[in-house]
Amino acid sequence: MPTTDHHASMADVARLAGVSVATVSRALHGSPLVSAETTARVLAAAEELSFAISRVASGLASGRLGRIGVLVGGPLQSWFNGTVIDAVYSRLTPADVELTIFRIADRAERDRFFTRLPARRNVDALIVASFALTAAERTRLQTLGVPLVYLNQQVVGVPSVAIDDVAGARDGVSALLGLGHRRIGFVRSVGRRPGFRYSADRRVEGFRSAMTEAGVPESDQLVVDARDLDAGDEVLATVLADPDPPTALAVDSDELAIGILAALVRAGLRAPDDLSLLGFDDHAMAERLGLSTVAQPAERTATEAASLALALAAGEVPDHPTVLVPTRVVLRRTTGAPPRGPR
Amino acid sequence: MPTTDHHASMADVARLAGVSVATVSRALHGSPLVSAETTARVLAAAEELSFAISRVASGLASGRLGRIGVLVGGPLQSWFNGTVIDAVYSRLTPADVELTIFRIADRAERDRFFTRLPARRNVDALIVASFALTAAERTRLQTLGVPLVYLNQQVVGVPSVAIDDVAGARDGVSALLGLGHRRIGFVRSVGRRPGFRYSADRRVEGFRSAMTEAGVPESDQLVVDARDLDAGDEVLATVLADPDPPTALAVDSDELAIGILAALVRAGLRAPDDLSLLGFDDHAMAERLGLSTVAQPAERTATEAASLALALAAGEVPDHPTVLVPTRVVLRRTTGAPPRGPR
DNA sequence: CTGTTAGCGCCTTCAA
DNA sequence: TTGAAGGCGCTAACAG
Repeated sequence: MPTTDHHASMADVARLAGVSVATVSRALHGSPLVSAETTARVLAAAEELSFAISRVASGLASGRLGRIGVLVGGPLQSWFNGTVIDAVYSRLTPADVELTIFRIADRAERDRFFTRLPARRNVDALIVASFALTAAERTRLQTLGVPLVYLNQQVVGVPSVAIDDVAGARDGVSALLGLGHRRIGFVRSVGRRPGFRYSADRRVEGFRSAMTEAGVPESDQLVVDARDLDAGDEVLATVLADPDPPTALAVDSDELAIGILAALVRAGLRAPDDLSLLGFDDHAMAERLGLSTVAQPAERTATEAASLALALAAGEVPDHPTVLVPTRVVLRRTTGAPPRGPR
Repeated sequence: MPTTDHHASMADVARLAGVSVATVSRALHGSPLVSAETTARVLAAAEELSFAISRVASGLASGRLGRIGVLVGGPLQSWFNGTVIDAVYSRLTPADVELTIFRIADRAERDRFFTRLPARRNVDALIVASFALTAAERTRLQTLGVPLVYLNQQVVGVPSVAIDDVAGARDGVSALLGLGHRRIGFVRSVGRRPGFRYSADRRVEGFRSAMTEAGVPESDQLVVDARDLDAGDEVLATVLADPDPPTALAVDSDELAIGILAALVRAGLRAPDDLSLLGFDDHAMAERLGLSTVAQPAERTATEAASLALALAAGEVPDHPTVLVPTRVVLRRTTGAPPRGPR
């Protein structure tokens, strides 16, 4: 008869197997100290009782929670966050480590996280994914008491894995230049919320770098701000109203680029015939829609981050605490040579 | 000086506040048994030490884990799963309950979940989201020992919140009929993996119901199977090759519908001029692309499920254990009257 | 190789 | 209104 509730506990397993709970614990964790036959007996008993270990009890006793946190900015269903969470999950599960999400989608959640510190004493490591932190916040994270891994942002002295946003944007814009475009616009999604712009600024930097290198004076480097991810129509209108409209647009996210693509179709125009369009990310929809883009291997980045977190949680000292993952320009059907207008 | 590690524990707070740990515990939980001034003193001390409660310790002692699980089928970044997880998170966080994800994306994960039962003794309640379960699996879940809430699937005797897939599809197809279409095809995304088709079958049922009601004989009810979400081109090809091609397509998911839309554009055709297109879900991209669809309020469904789970976790008996959420047909720019061809 | 013995940090009676 | 004490289920020395 089980002890407290109707779940079998280790004591029950121990009784059934005719050993002590310590032995059960060892056997369940595959300790080599336990003889093969005892282990088998314990496993059979556990199976018999549908025993599942109590993670809280084991966490309390061992000091290892068996849980890693991911701190994300914005909604969980965004392409980036979803991809990251999925990839981290994939990496943690085989290691029998659970995933806890901490979301910071608005000011309130931000305050809550940094004042209450729900990650404290609650995860073995924390992956901080891709959103701007103030210096004060970074300091506070440091004092959290858990190992940190930064994802898509580099911080000196802290393990991190990131893509090179500058290089990614530069390569993308270079590809457009290579197609013959000279007048290229860069569209930046600027949320009004401070601290939520991930790498947007660095991508603009990459754009400017490529353009300058190509001999386009800074004053001719057109940067358009998009209010949010649904501002496709506005962006297109702005761009078309330009006295010298661009023949290509590099956009800092696929989600926004797709909105612009839709606006284009709606306006009776076509990509790349009327305007070349290049996104950034390689969202699942990008391939489906034939959108050219600068692909960032988010799953790979996230997987690396998870591996790092796992190592840190285990008390190991990683030999490559900071990883840089390359992006890749993928030209599909929305980019081509510039139209040969009168210009 | 803190006891074991460098995190403050309740004992430290108690010492600083000059009270017992029992009082600290009560004060932190807002017990009315503690005097206002004592509470204030404790809170101040906790703040001073950046104290955060150890959830494992409190979970072990109280028997309440403060954690609710969500079991999802397929990748976390899919529209549905992402939306559900986000909404559940939103509902749980204010209640200070954490979220643990259990993903079943393939056969291996399925086996793992049902044999190891990682949710056992590890969450206070489990939300089972939208994927087909075998009878054996359902039984096994029942014996899990935690309250269950089914999301988008109805099970007698188990609390659930779901949309009416049959009615949703029927309404959508009726809307197409209302536009004048008679020859309508239904596209069903059939993964080859058994048990992973959520509501696909029920949506076909809704389609048939609407068509039959409109007097279209069953033999004229065209149902096309899509290999996966990226099979837009194939589906379009199949449909166009039909001796009597449909003038409208009802698709059982927006993600697939978008792929078909892209295939259409690629083929030099247009919606709705050449073919009307109706999705299902109301994916974020649907609005962006102007896709007509049967909107299912996934956040609302998920929020309701989370509320139910919270109540069950607290030991309450919900008075409305089963909730049915209505869908809504949203006609945007991909649907219109059928082309008046010679036929 | 296995058992015994202390806790891990908190919650919860029971007393006061 | 507060404190003392026991125990939640497991792990980790320490014996044997």
